[in-house]
This record gives sequence, C-alpha cells and structure tokens, in this order.
Amino acid sequence: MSQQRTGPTDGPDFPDLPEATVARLPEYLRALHHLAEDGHDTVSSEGLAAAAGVNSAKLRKDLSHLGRTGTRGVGYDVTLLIDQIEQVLGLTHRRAVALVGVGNLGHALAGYAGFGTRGFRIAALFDADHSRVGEHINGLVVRHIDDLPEVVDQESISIAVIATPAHAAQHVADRLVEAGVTSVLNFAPCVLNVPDGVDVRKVDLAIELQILSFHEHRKSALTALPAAVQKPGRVGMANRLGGEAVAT
Amino acid sequence: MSQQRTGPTDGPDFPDLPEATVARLPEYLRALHHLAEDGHDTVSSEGLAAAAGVNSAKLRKDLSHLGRTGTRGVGYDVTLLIDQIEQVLGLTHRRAVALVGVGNLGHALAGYAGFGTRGFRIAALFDADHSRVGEHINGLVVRHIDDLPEVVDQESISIAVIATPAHAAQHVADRLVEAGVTSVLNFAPCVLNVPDGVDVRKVDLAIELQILSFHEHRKSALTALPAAVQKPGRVGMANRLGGEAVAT
DNA sequence: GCGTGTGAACTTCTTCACAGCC
DNA sequence: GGCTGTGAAGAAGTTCACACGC
Repeated sequence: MSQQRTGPTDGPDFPDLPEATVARLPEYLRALHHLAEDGHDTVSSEGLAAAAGVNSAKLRKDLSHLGRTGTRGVGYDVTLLIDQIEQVLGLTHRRAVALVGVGNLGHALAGYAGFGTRGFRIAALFDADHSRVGEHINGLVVRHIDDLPEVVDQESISIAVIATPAHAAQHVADRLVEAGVTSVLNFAPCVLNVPDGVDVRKVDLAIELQILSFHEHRKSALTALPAAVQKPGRVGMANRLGGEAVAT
Repeated sequence: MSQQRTGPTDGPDFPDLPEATVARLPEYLRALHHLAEDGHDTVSSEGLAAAAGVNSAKLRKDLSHLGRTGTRGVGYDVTLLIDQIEQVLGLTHRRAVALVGVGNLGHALAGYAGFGTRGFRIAALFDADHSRVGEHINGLVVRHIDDLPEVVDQESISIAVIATPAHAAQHVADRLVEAGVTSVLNFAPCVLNVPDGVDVRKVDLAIELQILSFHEHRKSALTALPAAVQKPGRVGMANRLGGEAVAT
C-alpha cells in the first residue's frame, strides 16, 4: 500500500479521503441500501453510478480510495460495500445529536425520520425560550440551553444542529463548543466562528434558491436575447423544453 | 492568454461566472445587507471576506468577474455592490416559488420567513393527499397537485421546492417539469432525473450529518492513536483537521 | 469478454504576490 | 499609503482510456 497521500491518521481503516469523495460517499450509501432492498447482491460501477447520479469513472476513483472494494469483471458486492462505507464514515454506531432551537424549522427537524434511519439519534432538544422548555416533541422534552454541558456529557454528544434565528446562532455555537461539541450543522443564515478542530457545515435554504435564481435568470436571457427585444415582467420562456412552442 | 470566457449569453449583464463563484455570491449578498444595516457605506475586501467567511483573495477574484466593482485604495460601495449582485443573480424581482409536500418539513418551509426576505415569494402549496388539501398554512391554501399546471401558469412559477417523501419525489418532479418549472430544490433523499435545461439542487440533511460523522470519526482516531501527545487546550482536538497544516 | 482500478491529461478552483490606480 | 484587480503558480477534482485480473 505505498499510497501517496500519507496523512497523520493514514491507515487501512482511515484512508485520507479527498473532501469531494467524502461528500459523495453518503450518496453511494443511500443508493446501495436501496439496491440491497431490491435484492441486488452485486452492482457494477455503471449501475451504482446511475443510482447515485454521478458518472462511473468518478465512482470508481472514489471507491478506489477505500482500498480494493470490487471484483474485476463482476462489480461490487452490495453488502460488503455498505459495510466498508459505513466503516469509514464512522456510522458503525448511532451517533447522538443535539438539536438547538425548536421553532418553526427545529420542530420539523426534530420529527424528521431520516436522521433515525441513517445513523443518528436525536438525543436532546434545547431552546433558550423558557416558555418552550418542557414541551414534548416526538417523545423528547425540550430542555433549557443552560443544561447543555450536563446533557452533552451524559449523552456523549459530539454533533449538534443549530436551528435558531441568525442573531442567536453564534452564541449558541460558542456554548456548544464549550460543552464539548466538535461538529455543527448550521441552519441559521450566518457565518459561525469556531476554533480549529471544530467542523461546521451550513445549510442555507435561501442561498440554494438564489443559486437557482441565477440559472433561471441565465436561461431567460438565452431565450429572450436571440429574438431581439425582451418583454419585462412577462416571461415568455420556459414553458416546456422540447415541447411545442407557446405564442409570445 | 487573455482568458475570455465568452459564452452565448455573455455580456455586461451576463458575465459567464464560474459555478463556485455563483455559489458564493449569495453569501456575500447576505453579508452586505448586514453591513448596510449597520450603517457601513463602504467595505474592504478584507472586511467583506471576514463577514462572509472566505479569504479576501477569493472574494476579490469572485467580484472581479462582475466587472469593476470596487475602488482601489478605498474598497467596495456597499449599496452599489448589493445592486450588482442582485442584478446578476436575477433578484431584481421577487420570484414566485411553488412548494410541493406539506408534511413535517414542508410545513416548516412554508412558514420560513427567510424566503420572503431574500427575494422569493411562496406562491402556492401543493400536496397529493386530499385530506390536506384546503388546509391553510401561513395565509396560503394547500391545493391538490393536479392543479399544478394551472397555478404554475397563473403565477408564472419557474422554481419549485420538493418536500415530499422520497418515493413520490420523481413523480412530482416529472409533473413539475411538465407544468413548466425549470428549477427544482429537492429535499427528498433521492436522485431526480430531469431533462436538460432543468436545474436541480439537492439538500439532504442526513448526508450533511454523515459528512460530519466522518470527520468526528477521524478526530477520535487522532486523539486515540498518536504517540505525539501534545494537548493544546482542552481535548487536543485543536489542530489539523480542516486545516491543511499536514506535516510530512 | 467484462468491468475494475489507475496513471495521465485536463479542467476547475484557490492562493499568491504584486502591478496599477486612487 | 492602501486596497483593488489580475496574471501566474499551485492544488484539487474530474474525465479519459486502457492495462490487468477475474
């Protein structure tokens, strides 16, 4: 195994994966579980790539970082590959997750079944609002954020989800880090400052729409420009791609 | 080599932006609005970069794609830059968005204020479940998904959000595309197949957690394995994880 | 024959460092 | 002096194409 990328934690169980690969492994895992349910024992790179929405060369290169995973001329053993990916992602046990902020969005996240089925257990809910504390959501009691250190310790929580308003998020992040949390998924639309060694991932719903907006803007220019003048306000574009044209 | 990215829609109002830049512009926009509220008239690349959580060289390179936006020795005019970014992102008018699936998550999204304040208007809610149709959420009535074509046309909707269970998502996507929608934000944990010309972005909450899980896994190996027992601060977690200070 | 695994080519993205303008 | 704008270097990621093992 004279591999080039030799990081400090390199080894058979800890390949030093490129970030882009790490981001795709969960997608492969989901596709594999789906294939397993459908009774597939093996799958080709072509087949798995299609199920995961990537091209097969990329998939093979990604999997090659995990060591020998497939069989030439045959493909990948579905069950075995699931095990290997779960191994490197650290999903061999269910990780306890804390959720802070049980407003609109937090409420929905607390009830989201997908966490439970894919390796996580919402272990505690927190809010700063005393009127919310004590409320029962999905079998859990909302606790006050002052209880963070105690609960994080009790439940061995290392991952937290922030679903508070933006103005509260940094403060919450500080308290989480102080309590020992080392990974944060942030739904608040703001930048979080955390010390080295703490990972933050961000999900911003409005940003996703704004990116789509850019491409919409672009597409409408494509259809509007060649035909000379554009009509503001009314978009005559995009009724159907490949469908019959609509009178403008 | 004068690197002229000259695309079909290239021009002063439609610079051909790198995808990575497009993905960051919304973040700059949010930071700028924040700065404007705080009364700042101008901001340096250093200042804006800090507010947006990127480094200043990257920010300058990104903004340079928009044409001349700053003033040397001074910085960027906050209001002007907001206008320019909103221009290229196509946020000069509020875009109507359809939301399909008013279950757990859909409900929360329908009530999410962030859409309204950042360029979008939830114009319609849909569900396939007749028992949900007619329900009022946040001032909107839930309509049956069969009404899609009619409403999409009436409200000039080109962007839709899918918040249905995974098994229904592809079918919903097909109907959206048929109705004329050309951009989709998908919250269902599955891959969507859509024709060319339709953009899909995906948000998968469990995947985000699984990526964090990988890094947690990695970190725990770091503290467990190495003989180099130097603990800076608390847990010894305080270096080289996201950092590229990897030693040889 | 088939399909994985992989060097090599290529593209995209990031960072550096400094010229040019205010 | 200060800060933007940008070529050039470098790093990361993707795609190609084919050798190799089944």
